[in-house]
Amino acid sequence: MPIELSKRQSQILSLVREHGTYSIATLAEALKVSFETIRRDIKPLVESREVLRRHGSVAMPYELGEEPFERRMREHVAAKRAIARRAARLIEDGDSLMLDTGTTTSIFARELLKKRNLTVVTNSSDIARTLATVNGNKVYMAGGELNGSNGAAFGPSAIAFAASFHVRHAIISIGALHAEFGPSDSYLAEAEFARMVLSRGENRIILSDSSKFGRTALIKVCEFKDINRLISDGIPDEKLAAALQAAGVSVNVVAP
Amino acid sequence: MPIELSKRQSQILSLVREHGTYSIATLAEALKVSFETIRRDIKPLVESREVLRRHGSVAMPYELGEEPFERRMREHVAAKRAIARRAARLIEDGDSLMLDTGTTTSIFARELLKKRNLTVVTNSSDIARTLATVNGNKVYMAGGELNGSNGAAFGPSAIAFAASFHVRHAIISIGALHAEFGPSDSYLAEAEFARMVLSRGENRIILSDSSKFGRTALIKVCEFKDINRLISDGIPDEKLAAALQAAGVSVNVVAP
DNA sequence: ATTAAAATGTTGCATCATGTGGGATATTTG
DNA sequence: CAAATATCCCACATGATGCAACATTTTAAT
Repeated sequence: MPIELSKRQSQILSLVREHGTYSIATLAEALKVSFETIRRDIKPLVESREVLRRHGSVAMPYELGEEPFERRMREHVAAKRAIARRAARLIEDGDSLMLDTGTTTSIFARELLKKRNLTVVTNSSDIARTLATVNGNKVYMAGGELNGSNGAAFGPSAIAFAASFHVRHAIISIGALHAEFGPSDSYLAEAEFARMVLSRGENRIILSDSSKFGRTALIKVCEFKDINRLISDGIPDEKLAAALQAAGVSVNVVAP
Repeated sequence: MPIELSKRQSQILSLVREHGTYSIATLAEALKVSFETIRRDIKPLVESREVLRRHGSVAMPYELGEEPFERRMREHVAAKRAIARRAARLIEDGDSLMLDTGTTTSIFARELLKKRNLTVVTNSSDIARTLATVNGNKVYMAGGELNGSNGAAFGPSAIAFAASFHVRHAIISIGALHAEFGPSDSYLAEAEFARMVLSRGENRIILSDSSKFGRTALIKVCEFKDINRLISDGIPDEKLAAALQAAGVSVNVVAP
């Protein structure tokens, strides 16, 4: 009675999980079979609602929503994915991580599907859902009232939850990055949680696509000296680079 | 329980273990016997679930990113979807619900994407992720250490979290349903949480596909009188029907 | 050495996976 | 809005695999 997945079906599933969406044509090419075979393979996956069917492609169930979070997941995808891939190189099987919510960290979580036995602390239901049931990972999620725009928990209880952990890698995304004002964000609750995340990790990493450079947002998250590393798709301008260097922050620039 | 293995069978097993998967043809060639002999050799291994059978090859169980939760999402899909659709008819825009974790409730949550402005309390990261960022819903998720096989939070803090809510619909799935023993489950933590869910709702609904009928599991979840409604894809047998009727439980049977 | 039993191989047919082509349907483009 | 194009779905063809019955070889016991 249990329905077994063929090897190819598992590959399809992990490709779609990782990328959020994938075209039938590309799948057929990648797996070296005909379109029809791919269509037949995805049929049970569609019926159990693990992937959604579109004309010419399949997507994760949330990938085609018009809600802000879903929409932002599709902006600057190439840059975010490149950043996420670079960040994943810092992570080894068995590592412990703390991740705050954000579209870049969500995409990063997809990259982490290639790792095993991770310990992950997060306030994001998307990241928790992505990593909790696979690869022998252990996931600790802060609960509470989830923010309607990103599906994450904030507030004192989430911060208290995070406070009881200590991890190897603390990784946050950020709304704005300015040479003088530092990393900042538009929402107090998010900034407060991000601050807590940074305080609980040995490696403290910011993932930021270059569209955030030179901008400021309402709430200051931390000083540059509070982080070890910045991973981005664009080269910081002179002033930002100087500020980062002065604070001892390693910078990794990736090609999108 | 250990099965007597021939020399060739252990060779097969170690080859498959090492590679994760191995084709019948290659095995036959490697061990210099006919396809038929290989098939006869693997038959007991398949029956004792040590390896999985596919068309043309054998593989290690679960060795392909196949996780229990994802796997169970595909068992009895048609029945679960039909049940979920029927249950969704009881829900109106703006309703409040509490849902425990389970493959049927996860599929039910996907049906709830058609509703708006729901208030949802759950311990499942999958359900939270599905509903949190859409349609003006408000989602409250119990946090903590997430169970690796279903991505949900259990234990005293999850129960305490649920205890502070009161909702219109309390909806659980169930591992077994028996005329005398009532609804039961195999895991204490899940049963305890389910019990709490039922105590916090006006309508108390069990979603159960008919494969659970007549079976018992280790832990009793509640009495029939503790629920209002059962939604299933199969007609309960005489004894079960009588027990349900005596307890005043409405029964909805849906066509798969 | 003889012989029964077990293991292996062979054969023929059933079943399954995949590909192909044509018509229906959806999407894009002018 | 209609033509052009892409995608989907169905039916059928084909080759690979599975299965069961029977034939042959190997093994073991006497």
